[in-house]
Amino acid sequence: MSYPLSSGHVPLRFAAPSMSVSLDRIADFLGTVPLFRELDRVALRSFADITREHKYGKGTVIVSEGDPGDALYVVRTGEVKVVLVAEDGREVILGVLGVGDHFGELSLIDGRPRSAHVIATSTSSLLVLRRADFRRQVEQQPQVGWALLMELSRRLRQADGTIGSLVLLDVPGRVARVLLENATPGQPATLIKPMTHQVMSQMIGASRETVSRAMSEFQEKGWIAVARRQVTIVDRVALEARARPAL
Amino acid sequence: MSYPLSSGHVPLRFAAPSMSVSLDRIADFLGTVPLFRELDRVALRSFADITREHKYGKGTVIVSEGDPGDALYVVRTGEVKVVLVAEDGREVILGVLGVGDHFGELSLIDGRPRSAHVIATSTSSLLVLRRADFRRQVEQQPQVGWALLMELSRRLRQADGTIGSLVLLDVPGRVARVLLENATPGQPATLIKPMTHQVMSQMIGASRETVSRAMSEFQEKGWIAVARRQVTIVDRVALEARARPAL
DNA sequence: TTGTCGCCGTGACTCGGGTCACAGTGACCC
DNA sequence: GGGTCACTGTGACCCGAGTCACGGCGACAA
Repeated sequence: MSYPLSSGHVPLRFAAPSMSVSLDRIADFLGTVPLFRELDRVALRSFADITREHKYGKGTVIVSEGDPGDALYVVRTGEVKVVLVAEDGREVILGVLGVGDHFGELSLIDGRPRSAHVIATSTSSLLVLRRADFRRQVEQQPQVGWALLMELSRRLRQADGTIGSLVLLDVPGRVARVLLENATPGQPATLIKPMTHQVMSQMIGASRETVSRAMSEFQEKGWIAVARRQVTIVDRVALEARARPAL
Repeated sequence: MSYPLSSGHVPLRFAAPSMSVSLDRIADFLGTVPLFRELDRVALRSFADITREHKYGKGTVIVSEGDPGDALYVVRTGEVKVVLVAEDGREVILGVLGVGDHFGELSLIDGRPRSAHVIATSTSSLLVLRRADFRRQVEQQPQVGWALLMELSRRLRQADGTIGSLVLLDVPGRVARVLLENATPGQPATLIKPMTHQVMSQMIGASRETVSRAMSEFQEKGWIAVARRQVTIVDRVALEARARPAL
């Protein structure tokens, strides 16, 4: 995840050096975000110009379902979760977003209220782009519109897959599915992003206990291994079969 | 849902009259589709130019999950369903599309395989726009890109809502939800698009029998009325309460 | 009329998985 | 060290809802 520090020449600069240096670093960062990947340095700078940075402590509610929404957020550091919250406190996790991910584009596009809560799961720093500024920039940079379409497509595919798994799979099947989705293949083993059973259960609409039992079962069968809370996939094929409807 | 028949002047026309007349009618039709609503007649004609019309008999598979996809489809007449199909034959209905709805944009945007099956539920006529042609046109007409973003946003909101209801609501709650979603307010009563219990059950991930029982319960409580297979909402407030998590 | 067909309603049985209640296990901090 | 806290593992119990099995009913064709 390395990228060239803006060595060489820098675009015209008028303001105080310290400010511009930080804007350069923001522009560098934006260049690593898929949404802005296609842009050249000048365009990245103009997007950096319209950002404000905000910090949120762990557990802070960043946006609430039903709020009028007029900003796009990019995670610069930390982690946030997108959740639906029922009145009795139960939570459904629609997604966990890390560095380089973004949220808030729906309200930005259609102007309707926020469709979910977003809550910081660790101390996080977010770049905020307000609607009017963002739209003006996007009109100059149609590639960003295209990148947005790609991103929404990806999410829609994922959401449809989740719906399918909720209806067609039993809980162990859904557990297998999240494991596979959060696996990063590598040597010597393919690891899984660490997360608590509680979080997994809220991602797949199950109880913590049932997830726990499924994980035990997978260990006994030798499909996964757990060492010091780090899960690794041992038998990917078996997991994939378990995650397929109607074995 | 009426719109002016192209009275008055018509844009330049070279081809055989019969062909152009039909293209004019297609352009008229496209003008009623939200995706193309912002376009002027000339632009509508240029989109009409790149369409091919296809007919599909009831039950025909129009696209299959996993296929490489490179076309956008607009429903001109009839009705189709978007479904996930498990190996054992169980089906999840992700959506039912009628006249003016469209599908296939995901593969068009990201070039990945189709994410679901689309099957004609009645004899249907579809307009097909192939990827290369469509992209070329969209580059001329950025409003269409924006309309696509609006449409994907709408669907994503809906998909997230479905996920929430699958996890947070019991079956009667989900039944109440589909009823409300398919209600068209009007005088003297707010009607619900007719659909079989079978179809409803596949939309909400439940069995036909459980849906049947929920409908009976709602009738007994006086929340809905059924006459000759036409369902009408009597007590909308009660239904809305039932469709909210954690009553 | 009588068959056939697709859809609806209901009872009986079963079971996946939610809930409750605890016990165990690290990790971290006084 | 010991206390606190967040997480995990497991047994017991129970309920929502899936499945199976019918019977009824309206529509439509022969």
